[in-house]
Amino acid sequence: MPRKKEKKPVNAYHAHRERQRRRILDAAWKLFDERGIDRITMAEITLVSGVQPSTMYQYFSNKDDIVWAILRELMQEVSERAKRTLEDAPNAMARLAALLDFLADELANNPIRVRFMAQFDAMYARDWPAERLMTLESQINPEGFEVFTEIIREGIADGSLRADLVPDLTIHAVVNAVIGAQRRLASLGNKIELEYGKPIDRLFRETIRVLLLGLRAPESPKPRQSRKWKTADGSTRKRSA
Amino acid sequence: MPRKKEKKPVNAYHAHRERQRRRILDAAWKLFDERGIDRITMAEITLVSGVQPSTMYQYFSNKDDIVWAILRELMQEVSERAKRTLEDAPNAMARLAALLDFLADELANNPIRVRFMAQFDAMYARDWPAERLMTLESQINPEGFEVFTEIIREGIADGSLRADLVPDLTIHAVVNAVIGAQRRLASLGNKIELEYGKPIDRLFRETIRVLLLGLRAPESPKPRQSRKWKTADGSTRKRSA
Amino acid sequence: MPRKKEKKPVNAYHAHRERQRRRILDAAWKLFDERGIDRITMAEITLVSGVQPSTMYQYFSNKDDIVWAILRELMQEVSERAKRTLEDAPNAMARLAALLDFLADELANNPIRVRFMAQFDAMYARDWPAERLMTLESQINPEGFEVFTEIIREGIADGSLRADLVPDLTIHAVVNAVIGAQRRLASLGNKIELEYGKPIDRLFRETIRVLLLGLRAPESPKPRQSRKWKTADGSTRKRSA
Amino acid sequence: MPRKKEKKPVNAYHAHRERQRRRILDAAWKLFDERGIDRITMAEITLVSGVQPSTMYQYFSNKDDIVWAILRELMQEVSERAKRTLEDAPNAMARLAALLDFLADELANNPIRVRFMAQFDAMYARDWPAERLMTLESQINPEGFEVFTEIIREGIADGSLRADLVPDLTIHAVVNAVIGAQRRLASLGNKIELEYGKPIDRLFRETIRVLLLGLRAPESPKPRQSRKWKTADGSTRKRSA
DNA sequence: GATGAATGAGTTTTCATTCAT
DNA sequence: AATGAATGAAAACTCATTCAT
Repeated sequence: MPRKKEKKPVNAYHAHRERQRRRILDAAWKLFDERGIDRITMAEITLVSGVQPSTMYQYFSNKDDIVWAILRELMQEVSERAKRTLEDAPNAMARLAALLDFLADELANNPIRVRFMAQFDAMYARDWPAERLMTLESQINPEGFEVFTEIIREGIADGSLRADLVPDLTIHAVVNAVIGAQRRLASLGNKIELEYGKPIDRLFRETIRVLLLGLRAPESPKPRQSRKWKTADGSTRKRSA
Repeated sequence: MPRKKEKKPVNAYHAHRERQRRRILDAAWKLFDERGIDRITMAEITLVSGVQPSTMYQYFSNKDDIVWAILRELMQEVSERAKRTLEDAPNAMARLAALLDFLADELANNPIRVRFMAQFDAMYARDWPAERLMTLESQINPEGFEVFTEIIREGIADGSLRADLVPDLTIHAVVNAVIGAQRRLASLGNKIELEYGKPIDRLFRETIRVLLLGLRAPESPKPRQSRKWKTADGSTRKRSA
Repeated sequence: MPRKKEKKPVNAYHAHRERQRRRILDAAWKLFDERGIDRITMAEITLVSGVQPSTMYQYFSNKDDIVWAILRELMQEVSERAKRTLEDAPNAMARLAALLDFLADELANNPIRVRFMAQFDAMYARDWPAERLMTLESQINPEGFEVFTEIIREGIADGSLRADLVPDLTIHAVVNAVIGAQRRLASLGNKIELEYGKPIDRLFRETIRVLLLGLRAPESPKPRQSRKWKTADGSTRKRSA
Repeated sequence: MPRKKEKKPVNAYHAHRERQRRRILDAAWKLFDERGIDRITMAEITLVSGVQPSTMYQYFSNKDDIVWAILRELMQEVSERAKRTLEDAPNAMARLAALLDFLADELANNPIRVRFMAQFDAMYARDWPAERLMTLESQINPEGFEVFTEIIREGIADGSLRADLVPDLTIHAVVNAVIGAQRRLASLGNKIELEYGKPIDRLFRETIRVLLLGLRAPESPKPRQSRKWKTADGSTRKRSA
């Protein structure tokens, strides 16, 4: 951004900076997951990344900065994936199912990511103002939660979801529960399995199944579906109308 | 040596010790909630509790000790209350509802407690072996989760819950989700309200409502219960008519 | 000493005090050997002895006091034993051999005692004035080193020891070397065996043998002995006549 | 990253590091001798050396590190000097005498060094595994004790030493005694002189004289014996008659 | 005389951050 | 832009000893 040197050199610089940045973020990311964000010191990040402390301060002025940088990348990835997931679904119920399914897949395939979010939640609760996250969210996903609320609305309209749901209340209630469950399972992982005697993936998919059952409109005469995702339910076509 | 101290002195000593212990735990508890367990140093606890550092070390040998002592007290209280709640309920469905309702009440009336548990979860995930918690649990609640699993089983048997539930899977899935939701709401509190625009109590009760709907047996001709608790539900009576 | 109460009670007191004292000394003695005097805290001694800190301070006002009390007991025992050893020996050479032999037996049979003395030496080197030890020695063994010097003198006179020895120089030189060797072997113990590949008892007896060879008068025509002790040499009777 | 720094900077940095290290070691070394290793705290070393505590921890991570660093330097110096001493000696007896003499010179001229070794012995006895020292020794002096054992062997062969010596037993017995005597004299120093009334140097040289006399072959007619061990003795029968 | 609680004055160690080059 | 050294401020924990009962 700042016109430092001419074109070529600038790009070279840029590439170098980017590479350094990556080294730092990758090292931090790995360490954060292994030992917990709070337990990791700047010194360890420099050690693992191979960058000197003094150099690191030219990229990130403290650990928070690193955490937020990681968060931004994560949210971007997740947001894109989630959007892609929703694109394929034909109707509200399918979109809802796809969304929850996506979270289950994340838990199964990217537990590190979910664990990071769990850690972030804990820090966010205390260390940062809500605005900071909301700003970030609005950059990454300008439409906000409206998309999700819309799903409920649509589902009610097409009769696949219970009529007594309150769109923007229900969606947040459900999303919060699913996220809460997902992150709890990811961070407690093996401990949950030890205590409950069930693999976390099955627990989470059962959670999703029950929630979808709870959202679905009653008496819809036997919905049947062809879903390929491993979960529960999904979509009432044709609805009885 | 053993038969030295008579009744009085012992009790006096004991009472004193107990009072000191309380001062420390109360100070810690307050600080932990205000600023986060990780952020609190032993020095601060001594400062707030008014005991000298060296004295404190005669009661608790480190912060973990304090955390676990608080946890034990909390779990004891919660366990007792939860048991009392279940006693009054006439059938499985009522017991289930009562249980979830109890968690909603906790969130509404004792958010500090719930926030502490949320913090504990985060530490437990990294710093302590599963055995430690399981031992504590078995001391406080020797029956374990069996009580809960039994609820589902009973509900299936009396037709109030869906027949396709897997008792010990479903109960853990639901409990984990509710706990996850509850703790997330408690710790993010006002931030959730800012982002979602809904009070956390309503969000949580909606979560419970949806879950209960998801568990309840479908089109059961006339499930009727006379629940007086404040929650959710809103079940579509008269259906099928 | 201070006429506190009447006879009986005094004795009862005395017996009690003596028992408490013993408990403390025994605990300290054990701990000192296991983990090193410097590493042992007063708190540990109270813990192991079962006596409260505040009580202990009525017996010993600090760790040094305990160390010196142990030292006194040790020196008394050793001194008595050593004297007894010397009594049986018929002549200078036998007495010398018996003395050194006695030290070898101590190393073999009472390594703890020797290790304590090694530790004491290290502390004595820094923490206490020479007078303190000299006073103690003069109480326990009023004759001092004269006895030993006398042995050399006698041995020279009877022709069993080299004529060119300087009694009070040589005896101290030899005693210091033997003590130095003995304590080094006792405290380094297994490490010496690891490094040198020889059991410490054999090393020590070889040291004694060489020293005695070095002290003995040369060309002594036919020394022959009847020693029952396991060690070295001993004595030329009848000599030269 | 690797090919960054050219010659100059590296050396400059290095030189600085080395100077700091020296300051710390010198301060420690002085304090250790004056007041005893155990009595010296890291805080005092920083105070005397003039570096901040936090800086010091970038050089040595604890007191042990410092002790071992000093030990290494000491052993290197001593080892070199000792080797040089042996080079000049024409035969086994001369080498043996030179070796012991060297120890006497050390005691006379470098009592601090010897006192440090005495202190090290005491710590080594408790605080460190034998391997640690053996590793260091093998780095500094890869030939090990073989050189010394060889002296005895050679001396026996050329008739200057008693034939009944057991090379690797005797050498260790003698070395241990001499070292034990030397370190005891160095650490008790003035106290020994007070108690014994003789200067430590004379005492030590007398010890050496007696030991050498004990090792030397009795003059003339080839003593021969068959004893292997245990007691030794070795009294020359029938001789001289 | 014994007890148990209390404590002040250390000690080691850590870490985010700055500074001169 | 990068480096390596330096460091202030604090954190956790220890321990000999005293005091009120």
